[in-house]
Amino acid sequence: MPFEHSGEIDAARDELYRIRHSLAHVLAQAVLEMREGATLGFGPPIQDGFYYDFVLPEPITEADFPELERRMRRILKKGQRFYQEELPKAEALARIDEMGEPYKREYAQELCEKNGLESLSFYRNGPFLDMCEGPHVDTSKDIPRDAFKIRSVAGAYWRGDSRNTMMTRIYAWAFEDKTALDAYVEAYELALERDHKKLGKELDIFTIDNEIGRGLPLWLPNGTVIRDELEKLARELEFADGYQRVATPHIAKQDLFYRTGHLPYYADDMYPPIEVLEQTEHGDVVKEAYVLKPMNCPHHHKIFASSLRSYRELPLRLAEYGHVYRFEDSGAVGGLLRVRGMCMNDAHIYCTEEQIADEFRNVISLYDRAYSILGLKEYFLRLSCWDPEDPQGKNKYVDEPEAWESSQVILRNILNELNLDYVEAKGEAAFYGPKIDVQFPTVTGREESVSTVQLDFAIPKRLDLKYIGPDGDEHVPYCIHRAPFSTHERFVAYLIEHFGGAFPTWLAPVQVQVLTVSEQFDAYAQGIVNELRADFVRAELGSTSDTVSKKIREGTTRKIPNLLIVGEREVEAKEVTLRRYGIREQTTMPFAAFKEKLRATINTRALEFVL
RNA sequence: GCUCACAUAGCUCAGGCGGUAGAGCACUUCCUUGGUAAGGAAGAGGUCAUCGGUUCAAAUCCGAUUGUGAGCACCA
Repeated sequence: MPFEHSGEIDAARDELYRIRHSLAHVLAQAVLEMREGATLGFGPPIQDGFYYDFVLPEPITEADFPELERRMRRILKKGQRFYQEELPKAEALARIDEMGEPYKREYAQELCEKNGLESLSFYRNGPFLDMCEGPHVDTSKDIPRDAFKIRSVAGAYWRGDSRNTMMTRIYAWAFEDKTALDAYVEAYELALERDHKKLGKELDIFTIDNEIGRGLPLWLPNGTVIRDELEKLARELEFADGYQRVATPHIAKQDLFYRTGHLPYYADDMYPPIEVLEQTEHGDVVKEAYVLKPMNCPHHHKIFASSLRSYRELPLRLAEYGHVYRFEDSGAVGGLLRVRGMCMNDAHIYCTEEQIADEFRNVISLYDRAYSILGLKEYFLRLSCWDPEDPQGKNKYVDEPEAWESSQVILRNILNELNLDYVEAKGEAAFYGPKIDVQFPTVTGREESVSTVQLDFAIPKRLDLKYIGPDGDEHVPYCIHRAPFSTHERFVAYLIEHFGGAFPTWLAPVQVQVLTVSEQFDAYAQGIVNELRADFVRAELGSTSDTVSKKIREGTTRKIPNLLIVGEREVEAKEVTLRRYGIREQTTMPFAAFKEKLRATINTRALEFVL
């Protein structure tokens, strides 16, 4: 039966699927052995294995994994056959009652009522019985005993709803054989080395200080270089596309956000208001509330509204790397990926309905240019639509069904016309309109929305934005919200993981480090550094008192893209020896030639040094 | 916010079944002037997250708090 559960794979029911699914039953059997009275939730196969949810009388922790695995292996060894049985509705429900499985019962009931099923399928292997659609292996002997590994235990809400019981979810990896498992685990552990939190610390990119506050990263000099370079790139691309830059304050009166519709629904996501007393000209004292802005849109809208606009000014594209603050749940905050204070590559494009398609195409083209400069390929697009059937829909989405449908059609048509691959996701829209999100995987395989393009058909009207059309009448503009470079926080997190901390020269905090063979060449090296810095290259002199090996080790550990080694030979011929990150062969060339190639590498934002 | 785990030097970690701590790296100083991933020596650095409880005695045991991690929920 279709387990409608996040994490489920919709793969062909192949052999590996059966193995994983069957292992879930074996795991459940072992858990029931160890924790009498445990009840069952869902236990589906997932991308790299399977999980099973339980309500346990006594918690299971990591310390129990070895015993759990031992018991699972023992079960596999027994060669239990998997028997399927299809029972008519009434009998099936009676059996589930007998099993004493309240969660299975709830789901069974729902399957019968909502999906109109007349019978339910059960699988039995050994003493373990589960309501389950299958398919499974024939016998537990078909499952390799050394190709699974219990990975972690975590809490998970029954049916993914936080109003329900928190169950215990046990995750495990499972593959067709030990080689595949080992390879996967090794790759996984290798990927963890790229974790932006780990590299962010090692490479001095950012730090988080408890006295500043959770989710409020401090950007160190190295990280600030990366931000500045990204911002510079964004500025150039946006300038070329006709954007104008604006700058707005970090706070605004609370009332503004009531008008846009963000409040009261999003109060939980905002820092509470700052209340101040202000004196009016009559001497009265009036209370005024200000909030930290959770997005830049209202401020930009007010810039749009600051003068009478003609259709001739449209599309009007206002851009700002703007700081916003969101009071994210404590459990969601982590590293740079989810923060409470962030700087967003924001822009709002005000346009007529006829201009929407062109503007979207331009924005997507800008994404394309930006990502190809950075060499990003791992992302996919998601068309995020509203969910008309959401029971909370009235609170979640602007109540204009026709506008929703027509604007979704516009976005879908653009994606199709540009021949872009995308997935469609219900219930992921912004409250004011549909969006196209750019989804990236993190090192651990979790998916995050990095960038977004959104069509807003609601807020301009609420804020009474208007322009005078060719007909001389007032019209409400459409607004496109877009953030190709996301927030600095999330984007840099992603870039750290993408590059494994080894940034291309143009983006690297230190672009060139000059190392001397001995201190007697320090003056020559310093001269090189000075000359490069005069050309705005981020060059520095390596430590002067260590051995050459040590200096190279240090430069390499810091993942500096270009190390220049100078000794007697180089000084005499006015040369430098270039050692690029990750490449053992070196190139000796005249310093003037190096400088020229370096400039070209930086100016073209090349991913590799242009030799 | 929820479940579970964790919190020892700037970093990475060891140790501690109750008697106030240790390594490597980094740092400082000295020696070494070395051609491709750690030259050598010395020194400094911690009331073992915070608060409370038990105890003759707590860094170790218990509780709370705070923070961190994984997952879930959330994610304009």
